[in-house]
Amino acid sequence: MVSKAERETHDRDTNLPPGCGALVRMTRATIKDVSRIAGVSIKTVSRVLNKERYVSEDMRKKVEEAVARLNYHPSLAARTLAGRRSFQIGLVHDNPNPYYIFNMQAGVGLRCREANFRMIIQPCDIASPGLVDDIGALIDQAQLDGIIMTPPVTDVGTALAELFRRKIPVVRVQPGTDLTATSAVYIDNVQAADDMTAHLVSLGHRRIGLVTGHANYFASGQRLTGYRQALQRAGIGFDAALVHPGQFDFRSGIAAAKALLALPEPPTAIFASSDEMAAGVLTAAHRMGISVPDQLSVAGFDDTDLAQVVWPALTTIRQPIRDLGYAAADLLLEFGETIERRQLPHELIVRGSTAAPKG
Amino acid sequence: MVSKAERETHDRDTNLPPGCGALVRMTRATIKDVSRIAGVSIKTVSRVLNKERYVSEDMRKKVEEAVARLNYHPSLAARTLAGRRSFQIGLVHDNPNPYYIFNMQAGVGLRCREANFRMIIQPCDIASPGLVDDIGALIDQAQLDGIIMTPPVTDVGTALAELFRRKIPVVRVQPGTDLTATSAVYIDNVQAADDMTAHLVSLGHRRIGLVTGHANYFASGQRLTGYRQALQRAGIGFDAALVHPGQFDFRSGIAAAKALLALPEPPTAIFASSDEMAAGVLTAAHRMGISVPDQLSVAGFDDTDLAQVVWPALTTIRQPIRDLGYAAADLLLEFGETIERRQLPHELIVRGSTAAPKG
DNA sequence: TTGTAAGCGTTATCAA
DNA sequence: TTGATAACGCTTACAA
Repeated sequence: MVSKAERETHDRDTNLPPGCGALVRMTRATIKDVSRIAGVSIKTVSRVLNKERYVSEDMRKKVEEAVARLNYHPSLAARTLAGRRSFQIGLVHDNPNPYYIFNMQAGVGLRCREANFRMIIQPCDIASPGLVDDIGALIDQAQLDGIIMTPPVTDVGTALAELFRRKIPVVRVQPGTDLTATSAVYIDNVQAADDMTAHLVSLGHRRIGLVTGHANYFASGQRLTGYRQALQRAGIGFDAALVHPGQFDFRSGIAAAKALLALPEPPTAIFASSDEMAAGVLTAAHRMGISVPDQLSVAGFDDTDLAQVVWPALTTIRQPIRDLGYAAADLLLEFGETIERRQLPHELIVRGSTAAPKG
Repeated sequence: MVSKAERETHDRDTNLPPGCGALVRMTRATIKDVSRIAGVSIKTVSRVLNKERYVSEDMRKKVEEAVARLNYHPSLAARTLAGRRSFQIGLVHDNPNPYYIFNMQAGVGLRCREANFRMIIQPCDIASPGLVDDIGALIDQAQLDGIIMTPPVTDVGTALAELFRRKIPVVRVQPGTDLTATSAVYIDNVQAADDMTAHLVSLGHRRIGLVTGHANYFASGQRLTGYRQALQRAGIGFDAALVHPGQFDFRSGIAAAKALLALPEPPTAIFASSDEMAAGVLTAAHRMGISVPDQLSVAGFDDTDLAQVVWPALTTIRQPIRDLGYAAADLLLEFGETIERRQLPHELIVRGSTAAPKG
């Protein structure tokens, strides 16, 4: 381990603004150093670094050796300033779901790594009046090469307009409005909810409760649509009493289940539009002495892989969040401003807990 | 010759009809534009932007007006290239826990926002031979002003040495080794585990099982220490059979609980070193027909706020992950290389589910 | 295929 | 308190 004595405290510039005065950098190898060591011109080094054509094997070798020897890494700041690209893309989100964000970041991050790009995370607040300015400032300051947005930011018209004005490549994940206005990646939410509802119907359920999602998310409405669609196809009449609003979170799942299970004619299955709400449904059922899955089947959207941790296991629609992130970054890096759409498959995961209705 | 920027500024100033702008290539306002509009020198604009001293009110006003009018945002790339700082710090982690990472990012991000800094997320793999190079490359390329590390990266000696070599300010969250080598933020894990164990003892439990955490994390050992410490103080002999290894995740919690509850003399309470494992303990107990909390009390560390979603509620030690992140960024921005340590309080949250042992 | 020179938009230095 | 000018490390256009 390195001793404390080896560490130097460096000068502090008293002129710096408060709050960040303590941070100062040191020098590193530059392209000039590399060119000198390799005995070639700066431009040749640049060519090798950027994998341009028309570089002889001889030169490339020399440069690569020098790069390795100096442990040289080009300055992103300089490349950004001089070139047309910043090698950075932004991920803008307003989503309180750690699992969603984590997996989205993992997917986007993976693709960025492959392309030697950097990902800038920008959490934001769609209710804030400064939203558009914040996004604009981010793009300006960092000179972003592109933007990825996740719901519900995807559907904020003013933000979208600002991005169009700046002519910056945009990829939206699961957009709800202006579907063809930008590149997009998505799963078919309607079909997914239809699949799950049809699955429950196939087990014999006729009274299927639905807990809808947060009103800010178009996915909520899409899932309701799929639910209705499957019911209709099965010849089951739509009963508005069986649809209860939720907000994607645990508490609202409890509340919704309580209400649904207290109906004169309670449902034999409840389909929650998120897994946190599904966990809430389980909790409510337990508190009411209703056993799952004997007396009640519970299904949900597996937004967050929570089903792994919740007892009893749920039957869920799995969304490939990480893959969505990867695909979004891929669209951005491969196609830029060209509008491209990519649909990813969802997955119906049937666990042992779903059962036919009793009685 | 009129520059593109000047033309663009001119167009804006002369209030061109909408539509004409589409033909003009979008260019951002520069510091030069601001200085021209404000009628001052570039350096004066720079002074205002950096809140340096020796700027008259008069000048400041003029500059601020021009900045607002042009919606000017300084180029980070240019600032980084010309100045000593990049206004960027890195957050390096190798942690598969979405909640932890999400909250850590939220805390660090909040403090960064306040200081107008940007946070670069760098996931990594502590088992990878390229770890040190990856971190080095990140610092070089982005010219980071500082680094925040979370466990278990905090305790990788080679990575630490590399950071020292580069003389870059480092703050570690909950480090396990070389505690005084860098700035650090942490909670007292030993005391936290002691608190929980003492709590269970105070309820009358004498046989308390412990599920330890992943071996990569020093916190695992610290929590074991606190457990032993509290037992010893209470005059309860340490029984190695009651300590079962886990890995912080759900599955290992199930396995550990199964083993512990199958003992000839099973524990009346199980203390899991993470909440995911505590959820696993609950699941195992249920599968074995052991009722919680009547026959078994379950406690855990609330690493991930999962207790909110798990029924029945657990008694937990709450760690302020978000606050740890905020504090880490604060240390970095305020003190830089000066070594500073900050301990945050943990919280014992007693929920209704913990009970005295039966029989 | 390689090299030269002119920026990119800021901050640092030094002079006024 | 202000301003002119030289860096900063790279890419781009153009020349050889």
